[in-house]
Amino acid sequence: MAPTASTSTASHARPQCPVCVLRHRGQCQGINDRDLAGSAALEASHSPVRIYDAGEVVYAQGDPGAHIFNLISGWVALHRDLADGRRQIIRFLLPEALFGVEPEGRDLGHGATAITNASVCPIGRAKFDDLRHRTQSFNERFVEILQQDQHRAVEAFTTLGQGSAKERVGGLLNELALTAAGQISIRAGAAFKVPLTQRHIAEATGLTSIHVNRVLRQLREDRIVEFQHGVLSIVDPSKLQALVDIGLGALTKPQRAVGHPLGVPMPAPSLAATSTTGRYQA
Amino acid sequence: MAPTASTSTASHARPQCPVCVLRHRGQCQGINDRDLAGSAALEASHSPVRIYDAGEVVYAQGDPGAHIFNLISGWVALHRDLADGRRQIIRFLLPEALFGVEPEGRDLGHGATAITNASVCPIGRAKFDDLRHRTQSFNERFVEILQQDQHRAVEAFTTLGQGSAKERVGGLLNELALTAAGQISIRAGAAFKVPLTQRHIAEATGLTSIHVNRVLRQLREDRIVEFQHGVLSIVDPSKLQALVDIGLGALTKPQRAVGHPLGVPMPAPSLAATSTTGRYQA
DNA sequence: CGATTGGTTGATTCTACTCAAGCCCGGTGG
DNA sequence: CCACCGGGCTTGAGTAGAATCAACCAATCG
Repeated sequence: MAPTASTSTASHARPQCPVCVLRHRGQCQGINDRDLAGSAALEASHSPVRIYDAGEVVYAQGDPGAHIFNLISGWVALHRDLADGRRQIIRFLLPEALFGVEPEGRDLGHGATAITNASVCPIGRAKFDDLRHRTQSFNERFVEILQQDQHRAVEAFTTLGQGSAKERVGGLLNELALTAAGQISIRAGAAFKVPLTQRHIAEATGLTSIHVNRVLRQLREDRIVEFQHGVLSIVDPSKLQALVDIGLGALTKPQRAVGHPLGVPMPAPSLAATSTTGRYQA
Repeated sequence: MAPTASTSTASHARPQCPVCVLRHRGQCQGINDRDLAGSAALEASHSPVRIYDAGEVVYAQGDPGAHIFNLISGWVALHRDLADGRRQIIRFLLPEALFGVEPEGRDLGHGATAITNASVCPIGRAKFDDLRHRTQSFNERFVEILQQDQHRAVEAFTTLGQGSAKERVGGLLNELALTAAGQISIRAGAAFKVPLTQRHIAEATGLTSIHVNRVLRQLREDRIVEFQHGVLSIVDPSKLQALVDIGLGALTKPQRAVGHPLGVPMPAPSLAATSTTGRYQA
């Protein structure tokens, strides 16, 4: 069974929601925090779910970060726009993602736009923080998410800074497949609905959509990945891995903790670069 | 008085330390958390300060994240290395920076290398988390730092993805000056000791050191910034700002909360891009 | 003193961008 | 029903920005 992502239009998927715990009202349904189940405090923190059409803005860059959001269904892009029209897409969000977090008192440094029809669960920042203070496990979950975001950012940053066009596009597609599948590896031939345009990919990778087109063709001709008609198919997972994995000979690969840690920490060969100079490892 | 950064070799600077609160032993001195002052719990969490020579590795990519570090003196680079020798510098750390944070149970996705002689204050991850659980204000401080890191990452990511070579180098130098000065703006002619090589800049901006050299010359000839002989001088702050500020007409600029929020939240004009298509704003 | 590191410059190559055109498809309206 | 239109995709031709290759200089160091 090829894991086809739930991305039709406005699917009635009800993924787990790390923020909300209300079972009634037909809103958020998941309960990830035992301590909060049935909590009156949490119930009071809840706001009605918001629905967006594809292309609609969830929040704009520069808005005050009055709410934190949890994506219930659909895809959302986080992006930072420049005055002259350039846009950098920071990240594509799939259901269950938490977003709209900003440091105390600062306006949002990025915007969020629905890519498909989407529904999100908003919660006031003050209420959110209040909840965190009340419930340790909830706070820990939030901290964990922040730390994972940071980890992801380091990887993406490296790909963007050091990768060739092929590596960047390949890295993005790989990341998308992994996230959509919720797996740490992908079988050959696996296919996913990915509702992105070549332009989205361009804005996420810092390339021109025209060039993305050529790169996609190359990746197809190289029999690595295909992305056409809204469907992403992994032709050769090992080749894709090789393309992306220029990072570290063996480290940092088989781990992928989502929510709860999965793999056992490895011994790790430990690079030993003692000088800022020269090549760092062969 | 040009604020010259304390970066000679192993200066005996004693900046505030958000982690440690011990006053004795001549180690960390700052107390940023009232609730923890004199706390026996915190004292028990303290490990001896570690000293590194320039070029030494604080921790390697792939190491288990058993400790969190607080930079006491000197400069440190966080970086992610690729198997073929490429290196992306994620961030340059100045004293007071917290680093080595990784999601629960995962190995470090990046390494840390001392650029100058440096001293850091390590604290065991378990002890750190224990402290967070015990003391809310400490936990909040940590969350705030994570959020600020994330905010910074978004900006850096955008510059890397969308910026030209000049914008990237300019952006980095601007960021460095701002951080070194601890200010939100820089006076014309301000100069700072910046212990980086052109290669460091190259690895941070995703360029070749050769090209960085040319770009630095251009910036000098354009009378914007100069960086020579380890000294960074801001020739024309407004031109530098213009180079960097392609981001947003007016938003996201004058805010810069360090530790405690400084500026008042602004109303913010709020971009209104309602379509994923077309240019996003003029 | 030779060796190494960091910086500088020139010449050349190549990756990715720009400009330009054409195609396919779905929607809209005469 | 069909002409028209716009968005997304595709391809070609020319260009530019950054990388690569190759020296060379200055300072530091063992």
